[in-house]
Amino acid sequence: MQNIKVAVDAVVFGYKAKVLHVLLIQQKFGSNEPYWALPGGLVKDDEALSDAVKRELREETNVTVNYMEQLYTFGDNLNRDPRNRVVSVAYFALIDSSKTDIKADTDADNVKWYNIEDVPALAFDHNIILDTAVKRLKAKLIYQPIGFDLLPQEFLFSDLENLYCTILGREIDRRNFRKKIIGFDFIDETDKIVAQKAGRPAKLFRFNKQKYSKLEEEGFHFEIKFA
Amino acid sequence: MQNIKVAVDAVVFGYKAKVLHVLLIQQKFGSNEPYWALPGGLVKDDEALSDAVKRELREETNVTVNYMEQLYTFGDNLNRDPRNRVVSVAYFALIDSSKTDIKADTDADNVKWYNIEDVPALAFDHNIILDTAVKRLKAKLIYQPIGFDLLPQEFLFSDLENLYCTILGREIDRRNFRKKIIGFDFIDETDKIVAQKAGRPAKLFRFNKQKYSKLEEEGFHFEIKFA
DNA sequence: TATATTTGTGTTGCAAACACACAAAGACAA
DNA sequence: TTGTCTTTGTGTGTTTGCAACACAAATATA
Repeated sequence: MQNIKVAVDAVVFGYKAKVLHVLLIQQKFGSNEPYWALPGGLVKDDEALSDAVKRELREETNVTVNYMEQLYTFGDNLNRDPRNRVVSVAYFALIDSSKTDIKADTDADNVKWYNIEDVPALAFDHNIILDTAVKRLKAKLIYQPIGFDLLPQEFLFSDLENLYCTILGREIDRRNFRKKIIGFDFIDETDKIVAQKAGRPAKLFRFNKQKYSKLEEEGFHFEIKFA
Repeated sequence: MQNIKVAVDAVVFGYKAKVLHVLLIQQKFGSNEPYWALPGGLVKDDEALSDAVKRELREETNVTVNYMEQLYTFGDNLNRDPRNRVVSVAYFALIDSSKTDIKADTDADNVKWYNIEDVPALAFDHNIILDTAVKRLKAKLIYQPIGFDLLPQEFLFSDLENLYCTILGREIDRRNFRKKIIGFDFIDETDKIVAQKAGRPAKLFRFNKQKYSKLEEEGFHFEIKFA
């Protein structure tokens, strides 16, 4: 008779003001110390894995994600949860954090966006899960158009560019970047113009998912690579 | 009290004579019909997931793999196993099938290499798992040097080329392919020469993992792309 | 000795990436 | 009003890397 529990955990990324954030919740570990942890929990007997993640996210943080995929299943470390043998199926999600406005620190449910650079020691093996997710994010960003799922529907080119720079952690030539993205032909130019703090006002753009899907069917492969 | 079982399954690929094979075993499903299935089984309480796969492979097929990684966890379909709620963590493995000589059809344990084109209806959702693995193989082949794990340590360039052609299902210019691979500088040329059925005898080559690891550390990214 | 077959090595043209420069459009201060 | 600062938007040459080629070398076989 097998006695292993199945859990799900979610790594939810948000991007705002040139900073990559991750969504964490606080839980009581044992008795005294309140560890921060990834949202997640045990799967119900009659519940699909992906439904379990969505439920936990709804219950614990009340966010709805733009993009979600399975990340990895953590079950090699037998003591990742000291109370029980727990195998955790981790998910990877992206959110437009301009839409969902979680008040940092003050939320009643103890939910918080952490700057990815300032994440503390987390419960269980959640730091490892988070690292895996960050690697996946960096990798996917260059061969799939998931960056748009971190931005508002309508965004400035400079935002997109900064997103790539901060997440990948390197400089990008603004002009070549713009040319390349425009050249893909799945970006729609709106006629809305936004004034900047300083400098020339900028047009708003949006990602056209229909156009992208069509190109993908025709064998097109997205890719951003810059030295 | 949760009542979900955790299993592992393995998709093991082999390559021989310009054909991609997958390793299947036969099991008794219910009472009468003997379905073919992927090797796998329930995880033990005190056993890491990756150890469970290796154990099952040893017990059921007696092969040792060259490469293994976690593929995906199948747990959205609640009835993938009609007897129980079972979540299966699938693994993806490659083998040099010239080394391990499993006699097709005649093996006592009912193990068989199936041509990937002739796979029958499998038990549970194993056809879906297999499809996922094939997609992963095709994708990985172009951005990681895993093709070598399907070949003998010493191989002919034509073998490598044919492997890429059959798995990716398209033509490759022999000369450009060779130049590109040689240019990577992680292939060692042996001084062994093998006579062909017809034509000029060919040199044996080998993949130098040390050289590759070093290049990778220096930021090199493997990639094979041909129109 | 000629032919078929497979291995091994160049060459050349083109398209995409890279490294740049500069004009356009506003805010702000003198 | 004018000049400066800042950010957006567009263009241009150079270099690199890929794709499409041709041909010589080394064997088996007829």
